[in-house]
Amino acid sequence: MVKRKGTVTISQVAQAAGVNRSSVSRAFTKPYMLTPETVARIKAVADTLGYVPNRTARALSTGRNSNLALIVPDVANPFFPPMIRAAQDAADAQDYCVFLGNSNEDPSKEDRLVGRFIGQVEGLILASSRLPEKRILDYAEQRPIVLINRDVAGVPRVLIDSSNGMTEAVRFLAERGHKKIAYVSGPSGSWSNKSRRSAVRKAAQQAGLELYVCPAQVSSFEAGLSAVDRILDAGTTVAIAFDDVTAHGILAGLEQRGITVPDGFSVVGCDDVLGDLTHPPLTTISSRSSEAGDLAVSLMYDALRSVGLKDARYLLQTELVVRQTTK
Amino acid sequence: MVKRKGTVTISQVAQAAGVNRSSVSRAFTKPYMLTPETVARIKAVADTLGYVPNRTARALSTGRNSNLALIVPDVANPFFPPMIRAAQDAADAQDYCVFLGNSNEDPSKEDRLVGRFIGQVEGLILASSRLPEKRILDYAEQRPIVLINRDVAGVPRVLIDSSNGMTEAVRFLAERGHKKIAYVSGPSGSWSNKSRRSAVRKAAQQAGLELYVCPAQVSSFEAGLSAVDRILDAGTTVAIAFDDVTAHGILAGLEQRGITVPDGFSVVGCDDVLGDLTHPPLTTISSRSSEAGDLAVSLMYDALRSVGLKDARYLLQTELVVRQTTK
DNA sequence: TTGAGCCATGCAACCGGTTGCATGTCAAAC
DNA sequence: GTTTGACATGCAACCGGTTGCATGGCTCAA
Repeated sequence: MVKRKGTVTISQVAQAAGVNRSSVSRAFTKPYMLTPETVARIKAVADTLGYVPNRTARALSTGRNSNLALIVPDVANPFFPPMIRAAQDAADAQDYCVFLGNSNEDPSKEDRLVGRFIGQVEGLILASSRLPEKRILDYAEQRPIVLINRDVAGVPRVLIDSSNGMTEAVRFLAERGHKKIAYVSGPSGSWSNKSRRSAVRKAAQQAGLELYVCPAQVSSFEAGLSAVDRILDAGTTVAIAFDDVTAHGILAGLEQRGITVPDGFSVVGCDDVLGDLTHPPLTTISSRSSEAGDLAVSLMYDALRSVGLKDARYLLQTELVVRQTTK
Repeated sequence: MVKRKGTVTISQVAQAAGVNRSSVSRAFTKPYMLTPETVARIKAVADTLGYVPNRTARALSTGRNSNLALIVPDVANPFFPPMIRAAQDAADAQDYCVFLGNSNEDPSKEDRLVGRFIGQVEGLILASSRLPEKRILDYAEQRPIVLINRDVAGVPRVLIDSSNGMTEAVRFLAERGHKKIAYVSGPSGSWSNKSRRSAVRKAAQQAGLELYVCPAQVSSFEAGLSAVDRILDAGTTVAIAFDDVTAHGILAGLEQRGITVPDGFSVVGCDDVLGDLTHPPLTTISSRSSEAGDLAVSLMYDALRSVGLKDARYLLQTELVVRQTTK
């Protein structure tokens, strides 16, 4: 047993206040059971001693630890930080602590993280999970799980539905006279990528546009960069990228080849994570990832209180944000 | 007590294997104390029952929980995600879990977070902490604390030393003929801001440049945006910003006024977090925040094993990265 | 054959809270 | 003045592990 100096326990407070440990416990968790004076006295003593209830001990006896885990594929991808922050804030409001895991897009690492977290949290939120469906369902039997941007029946999930944004983008491009467009794919295991790609495909068909799909690559920025040759060869005049980071890769690639945007080529991003921080400001599709984080946490609370259907499926709508990379 | 179905305890394994609970415990934590056959038998039984040691219970009795906390002022500030990721990876390598806290630049919220975490972690890493020095020292008595970009004697700390990068930048600008430069400040409680500002001040003096310091504002982007009028009024020809986000605010403000960069005005950022994702690519000062995260975690391990001096103070050097926003 | 010593395992206390039940006190009701 | 009951507080078990010490069986040497 590693003793830490300065750690005040419930027994010390009890002794100092001349009451039983249980009264101290109640003063903090069920004050209505005690006389207001007793509560006040105990709290005063606790305060001067600097007592803080030990969450670990509390968790052991109650089985509730007020911890949540949030696992994302890549913290450094600008799509996630706002989501993380929102989730954090929502958890904070209920006195919950959140573990953060970074799976690095690797299903086995994600699995390891879940295993490590699951024993010390009440529930897990998996963002853009790359885990096999069966695995998710297995874990969901042990602890409440909420998914973001992953669609598994029977597990509460929040989906940012880029389809209508994508559809809107394709229509917009068709109206502006583009005939041949490209879609530059994201990670192959990604639900978002599938959903975006198929929305583009369908909309392009409806609008009578020719579509070139550039297959998935490594990390987003490089994916965009290396896609440039192919989308130019394919004779397209505009590229819709899986996300904003990919779009920036494309912009960088175009710049290298001396092609100006939007005069020489148009680019549309997705997620609206870089705002108009860049020049020219990127035309993109909104995503409000922070709302997704917030909503996921509140779904988690529902699950923890066992209210709400297991099969909750929230779709967050998106829309085209026209800035200056399209013509 | 909330029971979770399917939770197997050490007692159940002990009973099924016909041994005492302590033997089961030893089979997992100190197998050398038992016969290899006993260990094998216990593990086999544990396996079929699906036993997983309860980390909470273990933590309570050993006082060690293999958890770390990392608190940052703002997850969404692009400076932090790479640091968070690196810290995460380093923790992961030692089977540690990390709690993430977002203080929102608010000292009292940061304090609350520390209080909430401190009971369930072995140590805390505070990045750009806004806590009063005394408070930090108090907490440091309860648990090992490692600071990033905050310089408190007696507490191990990792400092990204932007001074030489800043000095280099000022010299570079002087050589290019600038006479009057501006420094646009960051958060007032920030060690980084103090250190950057004083480096600029000293270097400007040495180079014989006139310096206008624009005081601290609200959030970074707006700070830059709203500083533009003043830095133009002050007659400067270049602004060095506290960080890249501020620099982007300045760029946006200049754009609004129809001033082109770098012909009409020059801008230098700091931290190099947006890389050359933007156009024109930003001249900035490197910072390698991920190294800071990694180093902080390894300092933490040192502290947990009680090796290394309490007063470790690591300086990470920086340098000017010239891109296209300066002339 | 017996005693010393080693080693595998068991026993029980402990970590720091929570909680069902027992107890004691005091006031209202009879 | 006694009974009843409500309410504040204490007692002790429990959560699920870990660990110092006790125990008992076995080996080996005298």
